[in-house]
This record gives sequence, C-alpha cells and structure tokens, in this order.
Amino acid sequence: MRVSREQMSENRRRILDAASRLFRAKGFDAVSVAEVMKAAGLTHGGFYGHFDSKDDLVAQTLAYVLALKAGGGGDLRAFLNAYLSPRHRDNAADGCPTAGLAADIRHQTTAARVAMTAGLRSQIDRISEALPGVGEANRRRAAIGSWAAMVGAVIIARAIDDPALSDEVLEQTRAWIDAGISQVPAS
Amino acid sequence: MRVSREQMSENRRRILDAASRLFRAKGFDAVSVAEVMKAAGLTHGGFYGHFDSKDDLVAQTLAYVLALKAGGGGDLRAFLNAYLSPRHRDNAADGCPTAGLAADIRHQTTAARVAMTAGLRSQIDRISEALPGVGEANRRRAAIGSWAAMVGAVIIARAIDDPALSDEVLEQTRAWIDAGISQVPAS
DNA sequence: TGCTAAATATGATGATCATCATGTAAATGT
DNA sequence: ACATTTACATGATGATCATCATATTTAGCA
Repeated sequence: MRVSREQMSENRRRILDAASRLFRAKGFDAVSVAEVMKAAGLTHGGFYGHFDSKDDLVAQTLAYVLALKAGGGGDLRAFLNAYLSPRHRDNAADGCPTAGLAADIRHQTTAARVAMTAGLRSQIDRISEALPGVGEANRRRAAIGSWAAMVGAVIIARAIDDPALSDEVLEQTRAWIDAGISQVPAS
Repeated sequence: MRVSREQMSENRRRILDAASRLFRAKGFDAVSVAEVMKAAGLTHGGFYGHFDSKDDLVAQTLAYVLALKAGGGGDLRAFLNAYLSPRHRDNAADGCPTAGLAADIRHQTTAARVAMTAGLRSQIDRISEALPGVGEANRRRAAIGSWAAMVGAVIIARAIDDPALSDEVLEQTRAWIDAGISQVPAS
C-alpha cells in the first residue's frame, strides 16, 4: 500500500521521533527495529525503505534529536534547575540525549559518533554564550566543567537506587555549579 | 573434569575479573556469557555452576569491581589528574566502573542498582574526606559536584570523535574542578 | 482512465544468545 | 583404594532479532 510523498515523509519523521524516545529510554541495543516501527504506527517491513540499517537509524536519530535545540534560550539558571531536577532524571525518554545516550555512543559507528560530537560542540558553545563571566577562555572553561557536571550528575542520579541520595546528587551538583559560575573571574 | 575447591574459587575470581573488564569495555548487553567464560579460560557450560543467571553475574561483578578501592589513597590532585587523563579515557576496560557502567545500570536489575549505589556512596565519602575545605557540608557538596563532573567528563570525552575536543573536555574539566575545590569556603 | 513504480505489509531466514541436558573425569571423604 | 559427588565440557533448544523476499495497494504520471 503506497502512500503519498508527504505521508511518507511524515512517516519518516514519526520513525525518528519514536526511535529517539525509545533509544533515550532503553538504550540503542535494547530497542529492536520492529519495536521502533510499531511505536511509529507501522510494521517492520517498511523500515529498509527509509534506512540502510539499524546503525543508519541510530546515526540519523542522533542527528535528528540533537538538532532540536535544548537549553532554555539563554536563561542559564532556569536551564540548570530543569536539567538537575527529579523530573528530568525520571523522564529519560523526553530528556537530554547526551545524558541518555552519550555513554552508549562509544559502542556505535563513526557516523553516530560524528553526530554526537557536533551536538556536544554546539551545546558547549551555547552554554558558554549564556555564561555571565568575562573572558572567553574563562567562560569556555566554566561551560565545559558545568556541562560535564550536569551530564554526570543526571547519569549518576539515574543509576542510584536510593531516592534520597539520588535527589541529593542533583541538588548538591546544582549548588556546586551555581557557586562555580558565580565566581568566574574577570580575566 | 572436577577441579579442586581452591581451583574452583580461583575460576570464579577469573570469571568475575574477565566479566568486569569486558563489561567496562563493551557494556553489559554486548558481552555474552560464552565470551566471558572464554576470557576466563573456560567454556560456557560451567557458568551456571557459579551464577544463577547473566543478571546475577552482572550484579556480582559490580559488587566485585566496586569493592576494589579506586581513588589514590588521599592525594586528590593526583587522582584528578589520572582520572581526567587521555590514558583513562582510552582504557575503559581497566578504568573506573562508574564512568564505564553507570549509564548502563539504569537498565539492569535491582540487585545491580543496589551494588552501584553502595559504590557511589562510598566514592563520594572518600572524595569528601580527601578534600581540603573546612565544614562537612561544604566538603560533601564539593565532593558530589566534583565527582559528577569527573564522571561526566570521561563519558563525554569517550563519546567525542575529535581528539582535540575530547582532550579539551578532560583538561578544562580538570581546571574547572581544580578552581572549584580551591575555593571551598570555611563555613 | 490506466500503467507503472513506489511504499508498506506479511512472511521467511540465518545468526546470536541465554539457558538447559547430559556426559566425563577427577577431587573428596571414608 | 573406592564410591560418590561435583565442576566443567560438549552439545541441544527456544527465543529474539536484523535483514531479506515477496505480495499488495495505491500515488503519480501519461
């Protein structure tokens, strides 16, 4: 059953969307091609009309999801609060692809790694621009350090089985970053 | 071919050791039971004499590898330098199990999560004790924030395809943490 | 209004893998 | 020394999964 050109391109978007949610929720390996297609409202058969392979889907999904800008428009404080919140920790499917997928990227193809690299580079730049400190080098250092702490904290918080400790990791990391970026020096 | 009691317990240690290296290098799902047994110098048949299931192996391996204390005896600066080095980034099989496995833990059994939680708790305590600042609350905050940044930086550095950017993430995070812990206040 | 090619569905196929069944030989205790 | 238990080896089994083959339907075009 052939569908219209626009229907096909909407189907493709649905596949990428479903894949991005499933991958973030369960990791690349734990999600099957058939599962993605079903979540997109299709069957597994049409998959290879859209993508060369599962690896290709992984790479294209990364490019797709990393193109959706995160980071709340420049309000760094609000971004920090949302990022290091229990809500973000508990909703990986809707959350930051770096926190959900960066550790998994190591085992993926070069194309996937290239897409992730581009996403990380622009995220660092975006945070750097939103930082208050003076001096580009200082801002870049603070951006990288803060971003590493944010990603690490969410990953650690998601790994922890004790809700109190998990909450504490988020909260203390938030306070630690907060203190750090208030002190970015003037040169 | 039965083996001596001590041989058997050495075999068990070899299995855990091989598993800990393979899991760190490739992730839990990408390593088969047969692969672990082969790396331990055995065949797959004897596996279920040692462990109830692959999930059981995962949990016991975590407990095993997290019991080996990391963190260089109290010299925080040296620990930071080693942790945020290209060498550590490039040798996941021998590296920190938190950096290698924490993100994967989310998809594992409760027993595995419990083991990881215990490991993270003691790691935070260990860093806190090694910190120079005054005031337990301040030291704990710095310990959690620094640890999150260390883990996040290694994960991000391993995901990045561009060596220069990857090196920069490690180096800038090191400098950022360094600046942060020099400023832990006295109250 | 048909013809043709394209998009998706249904239904294999072959590989990988966790787990189980059974054989075998040597360690352990008497 | 012997009987028995046991640790490990070899060899299934059944499930899951990526990918492929083929059928079906209809969009796109003449």
